[in-house]
Amino acid sequence: MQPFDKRLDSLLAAAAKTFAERGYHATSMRDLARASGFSLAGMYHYVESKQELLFQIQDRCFVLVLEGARAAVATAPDPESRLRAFIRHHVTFFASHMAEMKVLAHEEDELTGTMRAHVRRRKKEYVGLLTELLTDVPGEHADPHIAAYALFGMMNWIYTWYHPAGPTPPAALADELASLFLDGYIAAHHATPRLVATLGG
Amino acid sequence: MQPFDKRLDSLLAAAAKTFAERGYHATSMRDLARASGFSLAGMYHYVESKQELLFQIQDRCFVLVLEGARAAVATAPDPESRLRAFIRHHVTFFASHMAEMKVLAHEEDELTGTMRAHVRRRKKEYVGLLTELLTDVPGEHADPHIAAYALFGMMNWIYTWYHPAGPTPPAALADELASLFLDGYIAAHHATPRLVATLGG
DNA sequence: ACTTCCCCCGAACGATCGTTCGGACGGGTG
DNA sequence: CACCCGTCCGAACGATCGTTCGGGGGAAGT
Repeated sequence: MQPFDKRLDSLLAAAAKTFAERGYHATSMRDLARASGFSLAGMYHYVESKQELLFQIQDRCFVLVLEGARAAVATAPDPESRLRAFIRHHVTFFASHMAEMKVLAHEEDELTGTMRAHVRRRKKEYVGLLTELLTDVPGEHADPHIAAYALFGMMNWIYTWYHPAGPTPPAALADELASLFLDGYIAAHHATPRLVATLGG
Repeated sequence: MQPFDKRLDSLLAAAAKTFAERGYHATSMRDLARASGFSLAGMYHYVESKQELLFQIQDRCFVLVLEGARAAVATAPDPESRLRAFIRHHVTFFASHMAEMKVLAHEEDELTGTMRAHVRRRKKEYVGLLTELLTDVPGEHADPHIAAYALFGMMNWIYTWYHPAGPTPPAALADELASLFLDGYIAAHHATPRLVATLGG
C-alpha cells in the first residue's frame, strides 16, 4: 500500500471517529486536524473538501458491508438462514465498525449533488438485497418493504445505545436481534399463552 | 391561551420543521427567522438561545408522548395488549408529529448541561415504561432491555423512510410493526414451514 | 399627556467556519 | 549542481455563525 493511501486511511479513520462523536456539522476542520495529527491545510492534500471526507467514509463503509453481506449470504442454503446470515453479518459488522456505521446511519442526508447520488445508489443496492431475502422467505407475511425498514431500524439503532465492550458481545447481540426479528418476541417461544391471553382479553 | 404562548408555539413549530428538514447544526438562526416569520432578533424575545429552542421542542414532545403512552396503556387489560397499545400509540403519535419526533430521535445528543440532563431524565422515564411493559409479559423471552432498544429502533427509524400521506396509513403501519415485533416475522404465521426448512437445511 | 411595559427589529459584535494562498522542506532525477 | 515534485503548513481570506445592543412603536394605566 502506498504511503499516500495509508495516510488517507488514517485521516478517514480519525474523521469517522470524530464525526461519530460530535456529528458532521458540529465538527470543524480544525477539530479533524487536531484529531488526526494533520495540519489544517495539510488535510486538503488528501481530500478536496469536508464533504468529501464524509463521502469517502460512507462510500468505503458501504462497499465493505455490501460485499461482506453478499459473502455471508452466499454460503447459506435456504432463504431463512440467508436472512439470518444477513442479520448476523450486519450487526457484527456494525459492532466492529461503530464509528463508520454510525456516520453512515446518522449523517445520511448531509451529502449533496453527485456524492449524495452515489451513496444513495449504494444504499438502494443494500436495501434491495435485504428486501429480496425477505421476499424469498416462503409463506404469507408482512410487507417486505416495511419489514426491511423495520429490521434496519432495529439493527441500525444500536449506535444509540450499544457498547461492544459491554456485557453483551456482538455475536450474542446479533443472535438476539436475529431471533427477535425472525421468531418474534412472544409468539415463537410462547405461542399458546399468547393466544390464551388474547382470546381471554 | 396568552398571545405570548401562541407566538412561542408557532416559533417552536417552525423551528421543529426546519430542524427536521436540515438538522440542528445545519440550521442557522437566520433560517429559523425566515421559516417562522420572526425577525432574527425578535426570536430572542421568546427564547434565550438556539439550544433552548431544541430543548423546548424535545421536552414538550416528550411530555406529550409520555402522558399519551400512559393513557393508552392504562385502559389495556393484560400485559400483551398493554404492550400493543404502547406500540400503537408510539407509532401513530410519531406519524402525526413527524417533525418533533424526528428532532427528538435524531438530535438526541446536541443538548448540553442542564437541558441535556432534563431530557435524559424524561427519556429514561419513557424507556423505563416500555421496559416494564416488556418485563411484565409472562414467559421466558429475550432480554427486555435489548428488546426495548430493538423495538424503539424499529419504531423510531420510520423518520428515515415513512411518509404518513403515502400508501400505508399510520394506523396500518402501527399494526404492522406491532405484529412484526409481537408475533415475529416468520414463526407466528408459519412456525411449521420454518422448522421444516431449518431441519431440511 | 405622560409613564410603563411588552413586543419587536436593523445593525452590528466577536468568533469561528471551510477553504486558499504562497512558499518551505526533502529526496529523487538530469 | 540545478530542477522538479510530492508533502506539508502558517497565515490569511471572505462568509457566516449565534448573540447583543440600543432604541422604536403602540396599547394600557394613571
